[in-house]
Amino acid sequence: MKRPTIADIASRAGVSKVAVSYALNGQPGVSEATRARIVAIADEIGWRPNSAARALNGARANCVGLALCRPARILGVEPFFMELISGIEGVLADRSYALLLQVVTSHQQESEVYRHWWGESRIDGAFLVDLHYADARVAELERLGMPVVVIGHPSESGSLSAVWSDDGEAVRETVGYLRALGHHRLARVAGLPELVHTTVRDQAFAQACEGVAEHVIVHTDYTGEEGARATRRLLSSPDRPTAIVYDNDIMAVAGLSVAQEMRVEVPRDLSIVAWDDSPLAQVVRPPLTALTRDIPAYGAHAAQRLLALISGESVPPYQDQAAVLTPRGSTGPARA
Amino acid sequence: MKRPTIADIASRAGVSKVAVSYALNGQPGVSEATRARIVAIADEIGWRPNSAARALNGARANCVGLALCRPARILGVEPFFMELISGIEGVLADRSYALLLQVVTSHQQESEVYRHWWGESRIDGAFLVDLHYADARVAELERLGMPVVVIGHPSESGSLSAVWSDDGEAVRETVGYLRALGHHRLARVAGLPELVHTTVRDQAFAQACEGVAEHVIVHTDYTGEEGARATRRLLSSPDRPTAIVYDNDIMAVAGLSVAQEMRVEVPRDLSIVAWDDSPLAQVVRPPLTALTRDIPAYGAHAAQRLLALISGESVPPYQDQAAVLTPRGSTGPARA
DNA sequence: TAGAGAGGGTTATCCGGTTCAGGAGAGGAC
DNA sequence: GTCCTCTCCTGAACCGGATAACCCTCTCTA
Repeated sequence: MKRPTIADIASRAGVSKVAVSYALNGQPGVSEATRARIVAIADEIGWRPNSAARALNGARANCVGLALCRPARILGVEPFFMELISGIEGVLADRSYALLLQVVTSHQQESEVYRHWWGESRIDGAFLVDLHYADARVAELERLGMPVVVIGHPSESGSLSAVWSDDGEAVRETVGYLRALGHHRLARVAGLPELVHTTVRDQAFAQACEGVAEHVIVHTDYTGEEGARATRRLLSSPDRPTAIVYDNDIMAVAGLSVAQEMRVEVPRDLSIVAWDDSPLAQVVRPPLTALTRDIPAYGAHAAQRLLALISGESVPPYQDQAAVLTPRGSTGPARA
Repeated sequence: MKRPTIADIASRAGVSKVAVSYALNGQPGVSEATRARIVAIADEIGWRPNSAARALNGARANCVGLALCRPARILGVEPFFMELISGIEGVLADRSYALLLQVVTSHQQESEVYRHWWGESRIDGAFLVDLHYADARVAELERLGMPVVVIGHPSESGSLSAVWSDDGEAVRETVGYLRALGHHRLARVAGLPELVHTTVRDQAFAQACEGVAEHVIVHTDYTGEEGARATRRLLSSPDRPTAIVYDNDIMAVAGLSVAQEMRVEVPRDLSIVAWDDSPLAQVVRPPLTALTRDIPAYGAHAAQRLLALISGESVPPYQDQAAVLTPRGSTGPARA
C-alpha cells in the first residue's frame, strides 16, 4: 500500500540506499550488473522518486509558475492564454516540468502568489504576462531573484529576460494593406491602455497613419460589449472610418454584428481586421481578415528560455515572429 | 540570499527549532510571548515554510492536478475550461492549495501524468473531466487510490466521487420551449459522441421529441467548421429543421453565419439555441438564446468536494444546478 | 513541605532522497 | 612482498520541517 522508496529497493537488492540512488540516477559508482538489477526491481515495484525529498536536497522543484491576472469572463473568451499555455506545456512536459497555474484578480495578489511559490520552493521560475508601464511586478520579481521570463516588450522588462514579438511591424503591414485598398479613414479599437503592447500598437498605428490617413483610437477592456459600443460610436460619427482594426477577435465579431445591425455592409462599406486569428474569426460571415501568429510556438519559446534560465544560462531577449496578415472576406476596397 | 529556515529563526530567537515549529503552526507548547516574538522574527526575515520539507513528513503536497485531453485549438475556443479552472482556483486559493495543470493529447498520456504526479507525491488529488463510456481512466485512478472528483455523470464514475449537473433537464426545458413556439422539426448539433454528457443529451433530446416533433442529431468535434458543415447539410435537406440546438457557442455562431449565408433568416426561418452561454453568444446578431450555467461555481463545487475527499471525508455524488434557458433574439415562433 | 499537575521547552528521530568521505578487495607495477 | 590505483560499494550527515517523548520549573494543594 505504501509507496515504495529507495530503501525498499535497497533491501530487495541487498545493497545500500546509496547504491540505489547512484544506479537510478545514472551516476558512476555502481557496476552495470548491479545497476541493471536495481533498475529492474525499481520498475517491478513501480518506484517513482518522491519529488519532495528531491527538492529538499536543494534540487529543483521541477515546476514553474504562471499567475494570470484577468477576470474569469475575459480569460474564458480569449483563446490566447489557453493556446499559450498549451504551447508552454509542450516544452515543459518533455523535460518533466510541471506548470503551476493560478488565476488572480490583482497585480498585488499576483506578486504575492509568486512570492509564496518561490518562498515555499514550489517553483524554480515563472512567466510574467500582460506587462504594464512601470510595472511593480517587475521590480518585485527582480528582488526575489527568481528566474523569470517576461512575455512582452523588453523595454519594460527590466533585468528580466523577455520573449516578445514586434507588434509594430504587424500594425504597419495592416495599415499599408488597408491604404492600398484605398482606405483613408482608419480606426483602431484597442485593448487596455495600461498594457505595454497596447501602447506599442497605438503608437505604431498613429505613426503609420501619419500624413496618409485620418485615424482614431478607442480603448476598451477587450470585452465584446465594449467592442460593440466603440463600433457603434465610430459608425455613428459623420466622418466614420471605412476600416476598423480590433485588438482581439471577440471585439471584431461584436463590431461585425454592430455593422450589420446598422446596415453597414462588410466589406463594402466597412473593412474589419481582427488581431489574433482563431476559429471564431473564420466561422462568422464574412470571415474576418486577421493578424495571425503561432501562439503555442510563442509559449514554447518562452518556456525554452525559462528552462535555460533555470539551468543557469543567460538568456538574451528573444524576438519571436511578428503576426502576419491573413486576408479574408471582411476587408475590401474602400468605396470611392 | 539563502531562504530563511526555522533554524535561522530559532537561533535569532534563542530557542529550539521545535519551539519555532510549534509557534508558527499555532500549536500549544509555547508561551504567547515567545510565540509573538517568533512570529515577529519570521515576518521580518520573510520566512515561508518549505513545501517540500512539509510534504516529506507525510503531510499533504497542498496541490491538486488537472490534466486536459483536448487539442489546443479546441481548448482555446471553448471558454468552458478556463471558467471551470478559475472557479476551481477560487476555492483552492482560499486553502492555499495550488493547481497543477497539464494539457495532454491522449487518455493514455493523461493516466500517465496522474500516475507520475501521484507517484512523486506532487499532488494530493485530481479532477477528471470529459468522461467517456467504459472510461479506462476511471479504473486506472481507482487503482491508484488517489482522491479524485469526476466532473461528469456519476453513472460512469465508478467508485470515484462525482459532481454533475442534469443535462437532461436542460434539454427538456429547451425542447419544451421550442415546441411552445410551434417548432415541430428540431435538430441537435452535438459534440463528440464518445463523451458521456453528449449521449445523455442525445437521449434526453430524442425522448423529449418522441411523438411530438421530428428530430435529427448530428455529431461533431465541437469546432466551428464542423458546426458550419452540419448546419449547411441540415438546412439543405427538403424537410429542414426550424430550430437547431448546438452543443457549444462556437458552433452556434458558425451555424448562424451559415444560415445568413444561405439567406435563412434567424429567427424568422430558423431558431438557434447554444449550449453554454458566453459573451460570444451575446455579441452576435441576433444574440443567441443560450443554456446558461454558472461554470465557475461548478468548478468551485468540484474543488470543495476534492478538498473534503483529501481530508478524509466521504463525498457522495453532488448534483449541481442544471443549465437554464436564457431566451434572446435567436429564437422565435415557427412560421406557419 | 512533599507531591501532583500544568506550562514551556528541549532532545532525538523521522520523512526519502543526495552527497561526501572513506574502505574493502582486486589487479598491476616494481 | 609491498605499495599503489581503481572499481564498487557503504556509513554518516544533511536538506527543512513535524512529532513523540521527556524534562525542568513553577504553582497549587493536602
